Amino acid sequence: MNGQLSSRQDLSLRLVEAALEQFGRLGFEGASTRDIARASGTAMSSITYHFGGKQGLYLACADHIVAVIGEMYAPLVEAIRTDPPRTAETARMRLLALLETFARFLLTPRSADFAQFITREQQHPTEAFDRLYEGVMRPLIETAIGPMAIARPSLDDKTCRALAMNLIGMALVLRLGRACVVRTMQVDDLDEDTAEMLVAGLRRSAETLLTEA
Amino acid sequence: MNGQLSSRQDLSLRLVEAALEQFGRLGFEGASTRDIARASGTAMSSITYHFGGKQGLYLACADHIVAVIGEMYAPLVEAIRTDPPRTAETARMRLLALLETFARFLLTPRSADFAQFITREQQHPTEAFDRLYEGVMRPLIETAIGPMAIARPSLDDKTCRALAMNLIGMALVLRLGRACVVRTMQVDDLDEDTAEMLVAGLRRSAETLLTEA
DNA sequence: GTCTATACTACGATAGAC
DNA sequence: GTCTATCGTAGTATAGAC
Repeated sequence: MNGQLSSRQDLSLRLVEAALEQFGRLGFEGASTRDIARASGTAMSSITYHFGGKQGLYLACADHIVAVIGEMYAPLVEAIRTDPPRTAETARMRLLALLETFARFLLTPRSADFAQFITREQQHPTEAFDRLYEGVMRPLIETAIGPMAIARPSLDDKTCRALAMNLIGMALVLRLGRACVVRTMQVDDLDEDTAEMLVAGLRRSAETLLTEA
Repeated sequence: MNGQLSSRQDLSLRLVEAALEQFGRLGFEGASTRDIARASGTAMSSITYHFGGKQGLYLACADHIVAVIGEMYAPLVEAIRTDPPRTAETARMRLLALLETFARFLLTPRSADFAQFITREQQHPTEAFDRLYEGVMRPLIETAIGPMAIARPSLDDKTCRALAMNLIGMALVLRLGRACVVRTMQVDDLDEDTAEMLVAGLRRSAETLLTEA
């Protein structure tokens, strides 16, 4: 930000990460700039200086999500773009890789703040949603639609898109319905074994749906 | 509540419905009891009188969700309990009916407040989540597990439960990823035709997953 | 660039009139 | 049972020191 290397993170980044946690958990109105500043070890007025105010910080959170998720998917998306799959089998493999990456991320604690932030925007989209959608969702989904049409050649475009939503939903529930998943799987928390079983189940279901009858 | 018939809704009910909207959109901390009272056409102190305070009103919202969803599912659950399916074909039909009811509800505007309220509780469960889970989620899921084991006899119990989460996720995304679904389907909003196509796609996917290879 | 101090608004809770 | 009035607290924004 200021071009100076620092042993600790930039204040801007610390503010954004603390903000994401608070905005995710409490919502825009519920989050307090005082608390966000305190969690970042700085004064509240730093938010005004760096982001112009609470709203600017909120939008910066959206941009942060775009950057982090974009980076996570860069290699997989790049692989599909430079070497588009030609057979149903390879298309399916690429798509399963995308979905599994998504599911594993959703099982990590880091995704909690992201998911809450994004879900709120999904119900009541603001400018932040446009940044999220154009920044990561659309690029990812449109990248996936091509291979899906190859894996399921009998489906028309709209049906393909509906199927994509099915697949995304199967992964999303791991995060958005987390407490319910934990209780339904009859465990105390999502330990390694349970997570692996859920990912394996998801993969099996997705594979079935991505294979022509 | 007071045993008196009234042409307009009880004040308690009006307060709960207004609260659900505000808690859903803004979260517990973000919602304002003043605004909730104003939206209900009453004074803020009515909340203290009827529910003891903001926290009591919040819990009353959870109970309201349990009551509404429970009523919606009563006939389907009752049918499964009194006449448990014996063949894979009938079990699948019963499950598809449950899922389609769920999906159609998630496509209605009413589900927006419910979904936001519940999703927040899923990430950071409080006493309200226990009421939601024990009140509707567990009864519904456990009712569905039986027929699922009949539709997919080769699956063990844990795999069955994981599959149930897959199916629920496919429906959930229609609400929780709504803005993304709209844009991905390349429409301006979720009109009747698009909704029908999404439900049909969901049904097809669910049917595939509930049929043994 | 980061701090402290402060102005102004809105919050939840409660007391007391009716 | 519902209202108005008020108290103490906490919110964002902003001005100005350093």
